[in-house]
Amino acid sequence: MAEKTTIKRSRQRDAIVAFLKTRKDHPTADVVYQEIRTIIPNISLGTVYRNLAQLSERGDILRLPCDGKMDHFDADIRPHYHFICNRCGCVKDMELPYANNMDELAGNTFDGIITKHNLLFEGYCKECM
Amino acid sequence: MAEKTTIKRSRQRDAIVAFLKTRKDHPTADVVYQEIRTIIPNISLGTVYRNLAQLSERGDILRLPCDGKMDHFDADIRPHYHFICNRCGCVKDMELPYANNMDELAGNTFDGIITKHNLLFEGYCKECM
DNA sequence: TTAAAATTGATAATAATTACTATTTTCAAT
DNA sequence: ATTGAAAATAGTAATTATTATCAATTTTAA
Repeated sequence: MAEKTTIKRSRQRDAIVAFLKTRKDHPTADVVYQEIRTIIPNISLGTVYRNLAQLSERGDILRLPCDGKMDHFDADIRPHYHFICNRCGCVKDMELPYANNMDELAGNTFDGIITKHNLLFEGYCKECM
Repeated sequence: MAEKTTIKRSRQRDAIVAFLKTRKDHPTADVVYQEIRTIIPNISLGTVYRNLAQLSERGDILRLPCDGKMDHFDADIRPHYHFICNRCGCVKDMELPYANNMDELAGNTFDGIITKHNLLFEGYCKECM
C-alpha cells in the first residue's frame, strides 16, 4: 500500500533546483531545459519535465498553471499569487496578501472538500503598456 | 486596421450554443464534439474548436481554464468562480460572490494594467469524497 | 439571383508533454 | 572500498490536445 520510494539525488535535479533559485521570473520547462544545457549539455528534456513534476509534487517548488499557456515554475514556495502578461507572456509575483482562509470560506458554501485555490491575474505588464 | 468581419450564422455553431445552454456541467471541447455528433453526425472536431474559440472571444460563452487540464465551456456568461475535482475532473459552479473590485484592488500594488482575474478552487466533489 | 465572404469537413501539421527502455548513477549494507 | 538493488538518466518514440490548410459548401446582403 504505502508506496515507499527512496529518493536519490542526481546532478541533474540539483542543477534544476539551483537554477530556479537564481531566477525570479518563474521559467517554463523549456527555458529550464535550455539554461541547464549550458551546464549539463546532454541533459534530456524528459529529465527536466520529470524532475519539475517530481519536485512540485514533493512541494520543493511551485508549479504555476497559466490559463492554457505553458506552466511556469517557482522556487519560492511561499503561497502567493501571480500575474501573466497577455502580450509578452511574462509571469510576475503579485504583492497581494495570500488569503489563507479562502478555502475554508469557500468550503462553507460548497458540498465537497476544497484543498486549495489558484488565483491568476491577467493584463499587461509595465514593459508592454 | 479595423478588421471588420461579418459573422454569418451556421447550423453547427447554433447547435453548439444550444447544446451548451442545456448543460450545467461545463463540458470540454471533446464532449461537445461527441454530443453534437448525435445531431450533426459529420461535424468536424476542428469546427467545434473553431466555434468554441470564436464564441468565447465574442463573449457569448465562457472559456474556463482548469489548471493544465482541458478547458471547459460555460453558456452562463455571468462572471462566477469554479471548482475542479482532482479525482473525477468534474467542474462545478461556486456560489461565492464575484469580486468585481478585485482587479482594481490588485492593480493598486502592481506596476501594469490588470484586466481580469481567474480564481479556481480544487479539491474533491461530494461524489468523490 | 448572384457573388463575395464566412464557414465547413477532412486531413495534415504542430506543440507540449509523457512513455519506453537500455544504460548509468546513487547509496545503504556489507 | 565493494556490491547490488533501486532510482535516475539520455535518447527516442508515442501520445494528446489543439491549430492550420484548403477546396467545397453555405450564408446573406445587394
